[in-house]
Amino acid sequence: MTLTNNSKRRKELVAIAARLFCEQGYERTTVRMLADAMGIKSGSLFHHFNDKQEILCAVIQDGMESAMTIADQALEGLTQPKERFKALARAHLSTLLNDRNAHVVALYEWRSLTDESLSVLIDMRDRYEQLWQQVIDDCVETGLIKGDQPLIRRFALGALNWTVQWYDADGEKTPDDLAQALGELIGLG
Amino acid sequence: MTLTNNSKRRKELVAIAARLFCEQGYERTTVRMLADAMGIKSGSLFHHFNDKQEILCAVIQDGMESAMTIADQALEGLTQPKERFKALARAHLSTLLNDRNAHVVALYEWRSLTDESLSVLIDMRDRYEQLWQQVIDDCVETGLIKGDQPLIRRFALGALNWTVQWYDADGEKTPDDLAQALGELIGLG
DNA sequence: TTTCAAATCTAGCGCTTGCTTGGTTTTTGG
DNA sequence: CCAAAAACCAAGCAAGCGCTAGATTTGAAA
Repeated sequence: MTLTNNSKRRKELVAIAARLFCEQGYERTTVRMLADAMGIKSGSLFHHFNDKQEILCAVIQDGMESAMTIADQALEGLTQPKERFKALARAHLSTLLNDRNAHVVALYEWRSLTDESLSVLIDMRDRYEQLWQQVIDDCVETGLIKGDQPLIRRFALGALNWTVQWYDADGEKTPDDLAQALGELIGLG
Repeated sequence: MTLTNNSKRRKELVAIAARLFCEQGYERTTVRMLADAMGIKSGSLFHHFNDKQEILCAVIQDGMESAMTIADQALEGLTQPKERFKALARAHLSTLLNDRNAHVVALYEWRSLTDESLSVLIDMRDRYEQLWQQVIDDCVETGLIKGDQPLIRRFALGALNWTVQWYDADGEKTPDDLAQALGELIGLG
């Protein structure tokens, strides 16, 4: 196998792993559980991944890539700070709640990553946060919001990320409703 | 041993366990690591706790009790909704960042609890959230904030809980600064 | 049809895990 | 000072863990 294999089969396996890691946590999910859910024997898993930790890394990486792509698309063509903020919040909630498995894993399980995997993922996360920071900086500079800019970013992302703890997809509120509500709460009616 | 032993020794052990669980996660922390850090042999651990999971439960329980106590104290004597909100936010950040170990564990590791432990802790959490809900309801009813009330509570607690991910105790901002900043962000200057 | 790599299986190794048991030391209350 | 209780230790068991090695099957290209 190649080190960073991106075959279709591998993507499928990663999605299955994401579900199990999300449901039971990384450490409690054994390679045998993963293999069972994938319909193969545990030994065969190591044809696709060098070790268990690599599966975890792949899950988180897929989630982050998807978040980045959707955020970029959402901002395309928008110039007004207020609209950009609201679009970014909608995009964030959209990935967060659609690719929920991967994102829950990313939020909960990064401590099980090797330093090497971690540094790759931290780079991705930093790039994503920079996107947010620019949008928030614009809101502050045009006087739409007041306050310490990095702090606002952290509060906003905290409020949004926390939704995975309580959001019910079968409920009445859509992710877009939530994004709108957050905008209103911080004065971006 | 009694089932819910609350001896001083046990409290010490729970605090040590909180540190290890916070640093490495519950599943990655072995009973041997715990025993080493406590200065005893791994077998002796089971004189104080029936099983490993009970240690986790005790860690979270201690954290929640402390949060509840501090919140009650903070609200005592305050009647103005705005002041009550800000006091509650200060209290929340104060426990969150002082008893950080226990609270990080509570946020990250509840999936490793048995159903029995979980139901006890969920009751405590619900009571705590009710405290927040009342304060927020007052703010909305007196026109200080606008929006869906449970949603505001969730956004606020999300923003606050997320601080454990990035807050640096050696930095320039105090927990009180953060509480103040959150208040300003949602229009409670 | 032959070839060859990718994908899978079979079988199990070496190690760690949570936890138990039975005995010893330390602490404490009368 | 002494007995009972609490705390601890030494030794190890049974189960499960991540992972490996070598053989076998599958599937597409030549």
